[in-house]
Amino acid sequence: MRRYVNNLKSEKGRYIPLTKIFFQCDTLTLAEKLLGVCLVHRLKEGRLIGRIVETEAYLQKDPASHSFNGKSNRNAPMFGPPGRAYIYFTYGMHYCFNIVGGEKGRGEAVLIRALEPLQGEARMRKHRAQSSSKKTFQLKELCNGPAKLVQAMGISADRNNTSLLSGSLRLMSLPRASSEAVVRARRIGISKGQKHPYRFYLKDNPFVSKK
DNA sequence: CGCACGATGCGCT
DNA sequence: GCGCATCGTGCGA
Repeated sequence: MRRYVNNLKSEKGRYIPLTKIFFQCDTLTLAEKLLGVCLVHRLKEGRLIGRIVETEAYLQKDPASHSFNGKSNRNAPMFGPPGRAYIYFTYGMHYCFNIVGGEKGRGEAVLIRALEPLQGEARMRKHRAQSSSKKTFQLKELCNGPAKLVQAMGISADRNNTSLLSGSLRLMSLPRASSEAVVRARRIGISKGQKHPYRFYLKDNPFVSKK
């Protein structure tokens, strides 16, 4: 089982599972480091792979963060160890996927805002059609938003608070092309903490949700 | 292309 | 009640 995943290759090189070491940094650094990392979901029908191209950090003392008012039932995963998923329900119909960062107890996470589909495009389309009023999708529309990528990747709410370092939904690194510059900008869709430049994306990547 | 708005359920004051 | 780390549609430029 483990060998099967570790031997996963792409035209860009061999995938390497992330370990705890990767998360021993501050959450802003983590948000930037996650660019180019791949999210791999192994399903019985096949494997879905998306490369992270856009992230946002949510920190301590950050009024835009769910953790701003302390620990609660909903945000508890943010206060757990880094490398786990924090998945929350919003706007009465959408789920968003985060990766917990920082030291345990800080209450920080990185929102994954967009993926570049690398593998399993047909099934991603199927998943999106099942979860949306829309039924046909351009490649660019599959994962260019936080709730869209959750649909496309088939991530369900019961993954909340589970590790992304092992198991069927996990993070795998891939060498990033050095030509890809990182852009740092303001976060999207928030009313508080708007001035902080806590959003990161790969410059000129067509799968980013917004310029 | 941009902007406005409705859908829809839950956490929190 | 209010607001929400969103999405899709519809309209106008």
